[in-house]
Amino acid sequence: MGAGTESLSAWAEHARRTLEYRGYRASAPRAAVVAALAELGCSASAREIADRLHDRGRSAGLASVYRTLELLEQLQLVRRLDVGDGGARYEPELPTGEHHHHLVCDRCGTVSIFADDDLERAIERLSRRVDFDIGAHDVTLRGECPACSGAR
Amino acid sequence: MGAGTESLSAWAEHARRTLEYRGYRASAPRAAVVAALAELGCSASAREIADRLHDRGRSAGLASVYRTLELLEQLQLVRRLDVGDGGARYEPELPTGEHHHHLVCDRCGTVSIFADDDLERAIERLSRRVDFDIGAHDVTLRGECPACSGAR
DNA sequence: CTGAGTGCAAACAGTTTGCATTACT
DNA sequence: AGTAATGCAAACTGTTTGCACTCAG
Repeated sequence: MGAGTESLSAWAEHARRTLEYRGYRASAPRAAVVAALAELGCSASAREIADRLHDRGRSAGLASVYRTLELLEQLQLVRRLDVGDGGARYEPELPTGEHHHHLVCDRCGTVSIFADDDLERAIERLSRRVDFDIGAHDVTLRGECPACSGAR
Repeated sequence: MGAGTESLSAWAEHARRTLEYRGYRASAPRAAVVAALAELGCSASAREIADRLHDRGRSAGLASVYRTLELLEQLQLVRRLDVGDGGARYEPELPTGEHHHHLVCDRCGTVSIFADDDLERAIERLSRRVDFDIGAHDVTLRGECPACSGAR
């Protein structure tokens, strides 16, 4: 149940506005990274973003991609996640707070997503109980995707 | 709530036996890495393990540490986890299946642990519902640890 | 016009790999 | 003796940083 295309373009708009409001300049590379994130949707790596930009002729240096991602993360506009392949992935953080978690196939590395209210409630209850000021959570389930477990 | 020292030395014994049973040679570096993991307990990085070995005079090359960790992971004797600092951490995987999850302080990077049956149940229910053959799961909660939120 | 932001290339950190050597079994 | 496993150093990957240049405000 991924966020639809509409929420992603709304996110892009929200991101642009936030950057402007916070006084950051509207540079071409920055805009391009935001656009690429919205297009790629869930979970893109820095390289994937840079490649996508290159394909579109809106090329930006890898360093600027990283710098933009870092900035967006500070502004809570993207969420960084680590699926265990050595390399971070980034995804738009919707202003609604709506989010999902990840299923990673240990065999082929595919990342898919899921959302579960029951789980969210358990985490929320837990967050209140724990002596720690929880701001976010990640849940990763690992195993074999249907394709891989079928293929053996 | 961590696994006690007894379960860790039981784990070390279990690991040694499993390696032998599977036909792997009982080399000094391997034994040293297993011992270091049991001593360090929850969540050690490759470098921490190598340093600890060096301190104890049971020095092993970094490459061997990595090779041993990879082997132990394949044999499901350790679990690799990624807390988002660029660098994997490893922890003994107890044969009882008993496990915990992690709280990461976004400010100081400290990793602490927690366990919660309610959460485990939610994940188990979810695992059955999803079209994916789940073998493991990780939950990471992020926020500010008591020390850091006190210090502001 | 001025400095925030860029691009490139060099620097880095963590991890992996090739190969000659060592040491379990 | 035979070969699994080691140690070292070089190779690689993903990410960060220094610096001169550019362009948005």
